[in-house]
Amino acid sequence: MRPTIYDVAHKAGVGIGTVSRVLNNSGKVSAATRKVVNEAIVALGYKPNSIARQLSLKTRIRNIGVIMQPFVHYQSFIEQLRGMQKALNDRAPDYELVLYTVSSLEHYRERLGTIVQMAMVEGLILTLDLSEEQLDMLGNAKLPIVGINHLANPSWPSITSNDFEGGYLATSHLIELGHRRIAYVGDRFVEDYTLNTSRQRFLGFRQALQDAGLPLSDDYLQLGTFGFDEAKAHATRLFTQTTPPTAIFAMSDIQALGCIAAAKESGLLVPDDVSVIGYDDLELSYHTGLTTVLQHLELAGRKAVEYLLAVIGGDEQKPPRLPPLEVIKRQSTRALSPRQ
Amino acid sequence: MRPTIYDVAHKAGVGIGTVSRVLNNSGKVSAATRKVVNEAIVALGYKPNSIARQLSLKTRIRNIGVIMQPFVHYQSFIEQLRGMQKALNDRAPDYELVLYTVSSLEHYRERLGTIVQMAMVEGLILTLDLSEEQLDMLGNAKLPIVGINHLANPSWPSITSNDFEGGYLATSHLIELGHRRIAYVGDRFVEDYTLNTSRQRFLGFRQALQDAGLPLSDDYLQLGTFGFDEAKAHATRLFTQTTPPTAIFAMSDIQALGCIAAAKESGLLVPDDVSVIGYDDLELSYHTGLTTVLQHLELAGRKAVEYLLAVIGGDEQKPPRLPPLEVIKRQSTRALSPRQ
DNA sequence: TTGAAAGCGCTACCAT
DNA sequence: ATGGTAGCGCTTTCAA
Repeated sequence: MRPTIYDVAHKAGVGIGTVSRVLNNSGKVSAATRKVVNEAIVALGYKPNSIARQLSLKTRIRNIGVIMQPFVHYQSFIEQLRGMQKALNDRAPDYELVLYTVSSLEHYRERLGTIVQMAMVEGLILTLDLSEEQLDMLGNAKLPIVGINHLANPSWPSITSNDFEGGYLATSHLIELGHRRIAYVGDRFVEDYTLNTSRQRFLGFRQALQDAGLPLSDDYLQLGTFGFDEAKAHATRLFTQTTPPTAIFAMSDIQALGCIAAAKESGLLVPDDVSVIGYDDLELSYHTGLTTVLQHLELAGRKAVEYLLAVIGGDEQKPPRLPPLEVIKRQSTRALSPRQ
Repeated sequence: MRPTIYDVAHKAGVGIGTVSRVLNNSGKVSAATRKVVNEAIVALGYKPNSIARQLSLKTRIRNIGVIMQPFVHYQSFIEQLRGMQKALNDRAPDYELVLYTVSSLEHYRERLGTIVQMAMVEGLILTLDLSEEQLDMLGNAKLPIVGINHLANPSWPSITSNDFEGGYLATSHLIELGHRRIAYVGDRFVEDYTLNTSRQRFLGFRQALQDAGLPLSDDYLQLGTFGFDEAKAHATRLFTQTTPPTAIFAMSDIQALGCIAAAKESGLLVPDDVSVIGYDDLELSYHTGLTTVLQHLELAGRKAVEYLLAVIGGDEQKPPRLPPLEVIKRQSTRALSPRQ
């Protein structure tokens, strides 16, 4: 059992009021008693219980929670997080941002349960999918939530981005440049707590090809796990085919950079020999001149917070919409040349 | 005043125990009373007070706080944060990571005060400098802390990196490649809560030049505010000099990328016409083939958490040391060629 | 099934 | 200057 203020008071032979006073440097305490109390504190290894203190002081800490995958590989989450922070700083600096990261679906379930039950936060931002059951639980708890980039359940307020449209846009850009042999590099489609974005972007890709009357070759479809290195390997595989693609749509900027690195290693010039378009418009894409689809990641984070604050404040409203997606044309794509 | 459980009980004409039971779905409650209570809850807009609940349940939330600059521009903090998260997930998944960002020195002081007074966290990781006064306060509160990358006060446990040495190493790398006209692009030296890293790296740079008997031209010293664009402008200025440098040491990877972008725009090839070395070894530096100084950012975050957990656990120990800095040679530097 | 009451650890006020 | 005590809002016995 952790020592309480009573233990300290008893050991020091004083009242708890006095202990409280030395702890908070409030009121008058004689040097002698202060010394005795401090010694008792040290001897017992006493640490004040912040919960009790807060209850007594009636100072609620105002937390907003964010549950996300460990952002080991997901630079895009960082951009969202940045937006959340900025919004919180601007709009409600008395709120704190608590970061919960989950490593598995099971972990997610369990975590969400405790967070809600303990009422650890006043609102929650989720970047992962939820089951019906979980949504019910949140509904019961009346905990304001907002999802980011989810299409899953329409009854769940969410800042969404249309990945299908994004995929369509990116692909159309390549088609407009005259490309006919276009490959797709992305995440394997999985049915778990991860994002469903890859499939949607791929579907947009497929639709664009179809609308342009272009074939979709299986050889041009490279699906794997997320990451620079994996994408690089995929692209290398593409480039060694007898009829390599002249353009690649990578489902994320990181993967696009992997493709570009692969091109370089294969002796191919970007965009002269091969065009590459990414998706996200990370800060680093600006730095590297990558053509990509701007999906307003930071803004999504910002709007998520703003919406959540509104709901917490009792203002029931519809979640805000994001501006339309757009292709940011930089130096990694260009018109198909005769030599291609 | 927020409604309490008493208000709900009164309005519903029941006891507070019953209200608690319907809130937690515990014990037996008849459907009828449950309904009445729920209606009262809705009518009053009642939300349970999590603090009181936690006190009653004796469930301490275990928080570790991180105070950092808003990481708008500082990709390097992300890498540290990533390390912290991983370590926490591995070592103490019951702890949560709370992110405090501060926008000014004053904001920092104030924030630190509340965090400590409210005992909102069990330990604190700081990436900013502290005054003597603040250190005293923390000492009084017996709040375990650990700094990252600080040289300021030796009595304060800290995971440090030797920026002077790093600057020396980076510069030596360029000198070894045969470069003689070497420029420095970095942050202006400021006396505030920001990191003192730029000055240290610069001093290492200067020492390396001196040891090699090389002159340090004022024209080759470009100091500004942090950022890609600013660095790009600086580098452009360097390239338009009558005797431009053949190599640049940028104090961060982001700034190095800015220099490379400037070179490209000036029609210069990297590394053929100009070598650029950065500092940090961000993930994106791997992606872009940037030669840089590896300073183990993620590991620093990891070690900070591990150390903090040890101290919280009552294990008084010295803060761990980081492995030595090293130059990661990639594709942005090469030996001085005759045409240069 | 329900109400009353004790207690969680602390702060702050009121006596002394 | 100090001790005693009344809350803070909730959960959880214990009776009824």
